[in-house]
Amino acid sequence: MAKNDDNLLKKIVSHAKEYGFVFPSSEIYDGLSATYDYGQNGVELKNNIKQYWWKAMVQLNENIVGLDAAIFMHPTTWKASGHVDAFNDPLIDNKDSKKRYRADVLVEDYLAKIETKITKEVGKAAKRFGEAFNKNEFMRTNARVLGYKEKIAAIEKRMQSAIENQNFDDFKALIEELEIACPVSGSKNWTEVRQFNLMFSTELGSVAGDASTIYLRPETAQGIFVNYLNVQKTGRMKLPFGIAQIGKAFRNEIIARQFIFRMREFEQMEMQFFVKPGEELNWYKAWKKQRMQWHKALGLGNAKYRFHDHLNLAHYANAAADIEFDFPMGFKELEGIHSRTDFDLSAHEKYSGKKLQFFDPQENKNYTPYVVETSIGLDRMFLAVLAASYTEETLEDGSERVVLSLPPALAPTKVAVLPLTKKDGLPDKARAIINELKFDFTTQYDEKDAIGKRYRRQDAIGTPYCVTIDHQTLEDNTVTIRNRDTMAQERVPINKVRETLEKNTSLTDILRKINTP
RNA sequence: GCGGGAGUAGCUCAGCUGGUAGAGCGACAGCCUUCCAAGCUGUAGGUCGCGAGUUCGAACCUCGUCUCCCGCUCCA
Repeated sequence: MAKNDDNLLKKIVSHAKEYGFVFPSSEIYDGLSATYDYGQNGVELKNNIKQYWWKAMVQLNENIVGLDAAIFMHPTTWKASGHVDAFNDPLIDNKDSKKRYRADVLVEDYLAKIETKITKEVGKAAKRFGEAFNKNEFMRTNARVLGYKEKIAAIEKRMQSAIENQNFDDFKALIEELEIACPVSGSKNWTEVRQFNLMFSTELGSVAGDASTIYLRPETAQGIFVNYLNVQKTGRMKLPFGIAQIGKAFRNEIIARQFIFRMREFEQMEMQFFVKPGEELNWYKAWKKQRMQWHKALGLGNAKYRFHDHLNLAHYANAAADIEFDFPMGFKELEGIHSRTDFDLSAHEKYSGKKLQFFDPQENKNYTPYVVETSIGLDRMFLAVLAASYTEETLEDGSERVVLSLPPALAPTKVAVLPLTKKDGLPDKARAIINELKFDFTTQYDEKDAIGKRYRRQDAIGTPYCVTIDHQTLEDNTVTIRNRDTMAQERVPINKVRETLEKNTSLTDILRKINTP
């Protein structure tokens, strides 16, 4: 099964390239690692996905507004967000098992073991002393416990200083002195500790020397947080309210792979929802539900989605879950929903010295709002839609066709208008129809090759409808509409084409599904 | 980054023990007119990922490099 799925991903990659959805970036120069460009059909599909998200967020919710923040941000932003520290992971490899670890995690695991020893000492003592046992007293006075505590403190201090001073030789020395072994191989044969900065940096200011280092944003969220007050004040927003943003983010991943699933330059669709402290977990649950509905409303198959609740929470979160999608390479994260508490706003208050609070007229007091975040990878969503839609069909006559069963509302081209032949004025009639439809729908005209071949071409790029002009059209102004998925044809008056397209290729019906409170 | 595999036409691939490239599909132009890729004629497209070395001669051998795929890892 895994092997077939590998092939499936390969087929999707080939199809995406062959039909102008996704190209390797700068391909004529051999490409650039894990960077891809969206082609003529890809950009349409991507824009449609964006529109579906944007409408679901901003248009349907009167308390959610949009934002488009700059990619460059003040460097202090990333100190406040924790990215400067958290995105500088010191890594170390075990030469025998070939496993890679975060060096600080290895040490922290070691410290956890010592903590376990303390717990055991406490347990033993509790048994010994019975009811008279005073835990705090014991922790303060017991020699062994104090010894463990001192050791932990010393190790932590040394690790901190190694990280802060970028002294990786000492970091490695620490690991060796503690005789930390690889959990897999049991070996203590380590490489050097190396630093991987996951943020791209560049220089602001054209004169070298005068320039200051700035980063390409590693997430779009901070652009929302730093604008929280601007939006709240100028939009007269009251809690709870949300700010939505679609934009690029950049991470210098150690390894970026699996087509457009993990790229170094990627696009996020994020909505930060500001709520009253204490209500965040209710909103977290509500948004989990809401976001899942948004996905399922597309009709790619409910079984392709599942939740993954985080047990180990990031430093900024008090609840977190992923919506995972059944990609060709298995269930993987598509969207994250996080209850971020007031971590971000408080950090920005601290670093900027500005109050980022909300005056609650009911309670007659100020407080820093809590935040519930929904964050989806646009490129991942694109891959999910593409993968779920890619279908190889064997027809009744034994021939095969490849069809992209895209949700019609997301299809790059909504309708192809095809004259049955190139003669007898059929092309002119087809052009006339296109000239009417093109103001509202993406259209294509094709007169080359047999009609069946043209249908297949449209199938391959997911065009939901083909309108065919034949000789009868000239007589009674009727055309046939051919359905991509059923291949069935229906003869209708020309003026009915628009109605069919409006009804079946717009986002409206999908949006209605998710807007039922 | 480490280990394994692979780069030949838009796609899928063939190309023997080294003798300067082929197929199928696709694309384009025309003919035919027939509603589900299958007719006919013609055309375009590759310095075989890139660079160096060995050789009289390299798609093929050697080295380097880039990119992709799988695993480790990380995450949107």
